[in-house]
Amino acid sequence: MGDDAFTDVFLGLDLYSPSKHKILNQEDMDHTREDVSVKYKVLALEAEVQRLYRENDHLNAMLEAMNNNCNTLQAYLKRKNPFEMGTPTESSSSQDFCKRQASVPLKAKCSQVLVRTEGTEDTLIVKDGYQWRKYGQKVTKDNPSPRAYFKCSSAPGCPVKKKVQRCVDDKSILVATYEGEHTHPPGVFNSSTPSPPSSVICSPTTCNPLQRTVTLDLNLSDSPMEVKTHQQNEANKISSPSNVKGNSSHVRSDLNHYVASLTKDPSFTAALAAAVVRSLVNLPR
DNA sequence: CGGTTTTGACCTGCGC
DNA sequence: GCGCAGGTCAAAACCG
Repeated sequence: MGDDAFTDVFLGLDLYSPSKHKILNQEDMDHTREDVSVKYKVLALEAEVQRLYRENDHLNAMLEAMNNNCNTLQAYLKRKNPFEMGTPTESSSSQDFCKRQASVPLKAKCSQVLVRTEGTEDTLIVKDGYQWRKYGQKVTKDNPSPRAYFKCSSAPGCPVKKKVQRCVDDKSILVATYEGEHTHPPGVFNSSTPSPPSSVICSPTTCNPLQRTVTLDLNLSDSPMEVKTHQQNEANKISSPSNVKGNSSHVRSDLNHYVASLTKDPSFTAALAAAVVRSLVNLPR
């Protein structure tokens, strides 16, 4: 953002109002400077949002190109060596990738969910709507952060397991790997907890990391793991790579619709205000 | 008191 | 067969 934007803000603040013939006193001037500062920062954030939209479009285009290249390569390899590629519906490269990543049987469905947490937190708990019982923790070779092992305890006999470990590159990101499928809807179904929790992030999916990985940034709330509004679901729909296959205009249309719904929602406005305040507090002076 | 977490021991698969 | 690493078990501790 350039000086023009700042000038616009400055001019819009009515420092001296001839119609009222009132010259602002020192206290008024102090308040006005604060207003200018806040509005300037708001404009900066808006410009940043626009920049991120453009960057998102660019990344979507890159992702689509990569997806096309991947499909082309798969088709080429299949033509070249049809017996080793297997059928399109099984033993796919995505499953191989998943097997390499998590060393799980091909039969078990698996998915990876990335959850951003506050940097200060060292917990390995990912609230996803199910109840989990931790049965082990291990430090792995390639990551100094311990990996925690959980079994689903929401319903008896549910075979789903998950592993949670901090991302080696960004410790504020938790990588949760789910294995298997729940035999029950989200929530806890025993007598002691009659109502299921509302914090469903997403359901486990199959294991193509390109198409199914969902990254969640839950930092906009004071309780970062509990933000589960419809806006986030909409955000997931838009940011999920599985939804970027459509053309760019369609994505932009979705974005505009999403932005419009966000700006009308008072709870989102409050969360955004909280995030802005936090970012301002962290700004160097 | 029952469920959950912690943590060291044990099991299993894989590469050499 | 051996060593290593990941995954699981189970007893003790903890907690509401």
